Amino acid sequence: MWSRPQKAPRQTLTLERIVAEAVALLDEEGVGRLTMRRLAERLDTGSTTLYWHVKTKDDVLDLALDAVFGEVCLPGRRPDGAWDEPVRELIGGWRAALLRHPWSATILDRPLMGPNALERTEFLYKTLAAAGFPAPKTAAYSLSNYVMGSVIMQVTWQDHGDDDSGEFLRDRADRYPALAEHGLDHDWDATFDEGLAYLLTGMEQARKPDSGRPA
Amino acid sequence: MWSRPQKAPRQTLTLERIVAEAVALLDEEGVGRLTMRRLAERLDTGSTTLYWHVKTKDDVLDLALDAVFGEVCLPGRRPDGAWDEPVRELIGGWRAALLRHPWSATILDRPLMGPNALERTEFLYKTLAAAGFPAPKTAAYSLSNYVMGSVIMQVTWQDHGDDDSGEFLRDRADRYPALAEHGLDHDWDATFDEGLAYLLTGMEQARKPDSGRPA
DNA sequence: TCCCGTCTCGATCGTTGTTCCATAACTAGA
DNA sequence: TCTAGTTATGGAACAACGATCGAGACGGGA
Repeated sequence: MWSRPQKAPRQTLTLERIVAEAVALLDEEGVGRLTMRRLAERLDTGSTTLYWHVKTKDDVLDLALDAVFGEVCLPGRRPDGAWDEPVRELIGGWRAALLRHPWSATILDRPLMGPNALERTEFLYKTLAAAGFPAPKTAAYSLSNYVMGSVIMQVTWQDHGDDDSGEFLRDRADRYPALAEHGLDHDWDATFDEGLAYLLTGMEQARKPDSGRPA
Repeated sequence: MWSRPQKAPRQTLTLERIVAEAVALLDEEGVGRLTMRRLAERLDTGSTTLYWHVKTKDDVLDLALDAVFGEVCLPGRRPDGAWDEPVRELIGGWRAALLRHPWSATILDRPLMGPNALERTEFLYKTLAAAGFPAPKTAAYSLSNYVMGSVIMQVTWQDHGDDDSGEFLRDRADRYPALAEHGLDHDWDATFDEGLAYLLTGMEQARKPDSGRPA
């Protein structure tokens, strides 16, 4: 009666606000702390209200992940037909976006069917097909696999690895000599670039139909 | 008094039995259904008993994952010093083991510090170093990245993808023509082999110090 | 026989995703 | 201005989860 809810109810919570706040929450506290209640609290609303805009919590994660893909800007088309430069650009931006939101690497085990992810994949297919690859899908998969794997690896080690696993390996240098010798510290960017160079070199060799046998 | 617990209490639940049952449970019902209570039930014990042998649930997952790596058999050393054959063998076995237990691909975002995983990584380092790679760590990372990425990708699409995402893409053929053209069905093994061939080709080229500049 | 380290488990706590249902706010038509 | 109906909100509650606590049961050595 007299003690009515004084909070203005109609600020029309939108999907965009939910996703943006979810990304912010994930950035700040990690994937383990993303809770419907916490997310609702940050949006200054009830937790059950979210379920009007979203079916499950997985929907929130799907949307947040696709928002990350949306940060990757598509390279412009080259007039000279060079394929490796735009591919490098896309792949690099892809990696950078995922690393900017480390939580995203840990939820990559779900179908990437959001509009942003599809648009980037479409661009990759198109570019590779135009470059004359006999099987652009295969080439695209190799590249995606490599990006996803390297990002997951890097995030994993950056998150949980550094503190004690170094001496853990040093203590077992007799059992794992090669591992202990090369250590754990790592120039992630350089390693990524070099591996990508391996891949692109091999791909280029398989591309040209005039270079003898294609693989 | 007279209605005493008739269950024989001392069967000495071991860590090995817990891990084996966890792997079986994960194989049969997936990672989402792995619960301390369910696991205990299958072991015919109380859920809290598990916490005597294991500190947290994450420990169970770590142990189960390392058990999967234990299924990968290490290739024997070649006398002829060929590096790509044993590497192919290890990488292929690695992939096969992960695919045999699809849940393992979804929990790869944790440090692989179990003895089985370390032993395989050690072998990879050693083989690549012996083959004359200037940076065996970089080469090993490229390979691991590729395996992990491709397994995650395959498991993802095999698990959730197939049913309705095909027509989903076909309905949006105007927006994603290249994607729709190449479809979703996929020869995973062939794609994996080809991408691995790309990588190995590029690596071989970077290996030989006598082939001009090394990258 | 007693005792102590090893091992088991019922009761319970706090938190999670999600559903139900009552209800308030907005919109449009009369 | 009244009213019907859609849109949106949130309190209460549920089942299930990971984990802790403490009380015990066992078994071997003294």
